[in-house]
Amino acid sequence: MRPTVHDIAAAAGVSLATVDRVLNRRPGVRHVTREKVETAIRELGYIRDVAAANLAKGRTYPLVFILPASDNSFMHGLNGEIRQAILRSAAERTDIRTVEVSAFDPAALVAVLEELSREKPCGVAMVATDAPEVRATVDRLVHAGFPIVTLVSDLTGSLRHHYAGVDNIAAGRTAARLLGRFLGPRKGEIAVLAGSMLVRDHRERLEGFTAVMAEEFPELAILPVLEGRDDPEIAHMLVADALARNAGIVGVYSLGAGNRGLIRALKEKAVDRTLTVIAHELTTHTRAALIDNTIDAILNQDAGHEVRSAIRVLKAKADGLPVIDAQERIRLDIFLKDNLP
Amino acid sequence: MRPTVHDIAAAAGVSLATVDRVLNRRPGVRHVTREKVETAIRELGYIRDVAAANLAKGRTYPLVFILPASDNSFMHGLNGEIRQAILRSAAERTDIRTVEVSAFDPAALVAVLEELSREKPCGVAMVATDAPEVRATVDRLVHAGFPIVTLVSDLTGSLRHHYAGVDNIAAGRTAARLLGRFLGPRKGEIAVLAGSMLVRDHRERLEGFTAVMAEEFPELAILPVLEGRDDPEIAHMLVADALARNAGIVGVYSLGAGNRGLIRALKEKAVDRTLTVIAHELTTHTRAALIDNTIDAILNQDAGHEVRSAIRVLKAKADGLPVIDAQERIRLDIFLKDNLP
DNA sequence: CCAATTTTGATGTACGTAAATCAAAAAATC
DNA sequence: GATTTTTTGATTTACGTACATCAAAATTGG
Repeated sequence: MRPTVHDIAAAAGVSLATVDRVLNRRPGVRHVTREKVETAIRELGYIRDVAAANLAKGRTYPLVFILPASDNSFMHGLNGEIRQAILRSAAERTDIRTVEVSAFDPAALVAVLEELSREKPCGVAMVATDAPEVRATVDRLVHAGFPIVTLVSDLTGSLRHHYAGVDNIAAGRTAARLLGRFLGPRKGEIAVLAGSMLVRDHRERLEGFTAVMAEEFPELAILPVLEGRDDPEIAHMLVADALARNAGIVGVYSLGAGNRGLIRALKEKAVDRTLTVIAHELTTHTRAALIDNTIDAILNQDAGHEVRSAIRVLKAKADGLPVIDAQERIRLDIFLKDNLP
Repeated sequence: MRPTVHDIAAAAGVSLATVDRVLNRRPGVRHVTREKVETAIRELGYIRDVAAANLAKGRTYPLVFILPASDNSFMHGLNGEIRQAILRSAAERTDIRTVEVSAFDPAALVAVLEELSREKPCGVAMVATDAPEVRATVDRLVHAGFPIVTLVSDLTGSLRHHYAGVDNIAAGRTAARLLGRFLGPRKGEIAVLAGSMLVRDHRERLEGFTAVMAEEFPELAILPVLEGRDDPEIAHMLVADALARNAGIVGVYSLGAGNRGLIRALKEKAVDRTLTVIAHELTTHTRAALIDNTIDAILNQDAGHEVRSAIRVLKAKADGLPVIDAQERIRLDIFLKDNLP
């Protein structure tokens, strides 16, 4: 039978009230007494019953998700997953709210963080914009005892407790190797379509991609990056134009959103040549394109996993409990047409 | 504020005791009264506080894992993950026990299931051996109200509540496409190393592999399957022999265990030719081989995820709660040297 | 209509912890 | 040594549910 607070009290030779004071870091316990209790806790292997504690406290977990106001299908999907989580909140004692912040606007993000810190949620999950002032604010809040996790996009070098997202450098490297291997002995040029080089994820993917390309597939030349602003129309225009101008393109890596436009451009050119294409994010459009061979592989991060992981980690941090690292690692999914979910 | 049993009682105009009888399916409630209570529950959107209920019941979840007594690194890993889960059992109210059954022995498995059904655990996770008598026993136990999930290896057509494992046909198909695409225009023969064709997982992987090979890469011929019995020594012998005899081999698909032997054979022949190799299960050996380019890709199922998923599903079934399907889908991991965890 | 039976209500205790109160004891201060 | 301050104990209530008991009411059968 699991030891309870009563057992601790008996073993330490103190009262229940004192054990409670020690457990909940309440003042008014002499150092030696505190030691006695802590020894008893260790010796009996006492583990606080979190469920009972939460019941007694009437605890809920007010959580805030800070999301950029970007209108692309990945962010829509992420929003959808958060809504799913909100539906589960009764059972999970969570109380989830989302806040939209204009994208790539460090000042706005800092302002929201400041405001949140006043209303004291028990955790914040944020799609980070990588800027020094954001890092400074996050560090300050973490120091003040706020659990903060980054979602999808990390804030490197900050004190955030956890990052619920994929390793984008590894993603870029993986894309490069897949593309290089799929192309085999073929030589030629590679078009890269990104959303914006101002976004950290995209920069990192490109970084990984170019590194492996340079190291391992020197016969493939990377063309200047096309910045499609995650917009299907712009993406279509840029890709169609690049394909028309440049007959030597043998592969395409799309590391951002706006794949609808990319796919349209590819289909228009399908008769001319066979391209090998790697894209990010599994959506209705990319899925269809993978099935009809317009795209050869899709790299994906599972937004649902990211949201659930962020919630689990924030709850655990709020309770001072450990997390299972392997469980919270967000994996890079590689989808070929054969292993689609 | 979440409604409680008191609110339900008040809304339905009955006493707490009656609400309790309805909620816990105790007898002694007239049909009309039961309806009234159920209406109130629906209208107030009452959700039972599982934590409080478990506290009151002093509930624990006695779970049993039935594993084959196979001595390969995947099963060792699985065992390790179960031990990890056992360490967490205090916090999760689980009480986990493992039972070893001689591998590929339907009669032994049935006997263990029969015996378990007498001691009434609240759930069973089993690595299934695919046989009619096992299926029949499982169906009977499920009918009797036992939550049962299959682990790693499924029992198709049975009534098991859930399968915590990967889709092995999809895995085989994925391996074929990767191998085919990596080889590109090269023609030649493909060696397939399996554990045993008596194991369902292996049969399914081979089935998916040959299907895609035949459909999409007809210029690659699959050699007769080498059955290495998941034993490194035998695998080494078989692969070394095949490579020595057959100069036309351009690719290898290892769909079972015993990869240590495979890797040794590959390294011995490394000077002769460049082979493209796809193997299953990420272990120390396959990881090292992936990094030094002996293996080109590894397909993996995460044993930790499988174990945790099985536990979550069994607990949910025992409590009659829903599961989040997307969360419990075990994904096929594809590792290149760039996205290793 | 009475008796037997079923259904319902009222109430209390328990689960393990949190948190508050007030009194008592111990320690520190002057 | 008296006073103040700090520390500790004893006790109670609460969280939301489960479960048991006994009495009261309603329903059913004869």
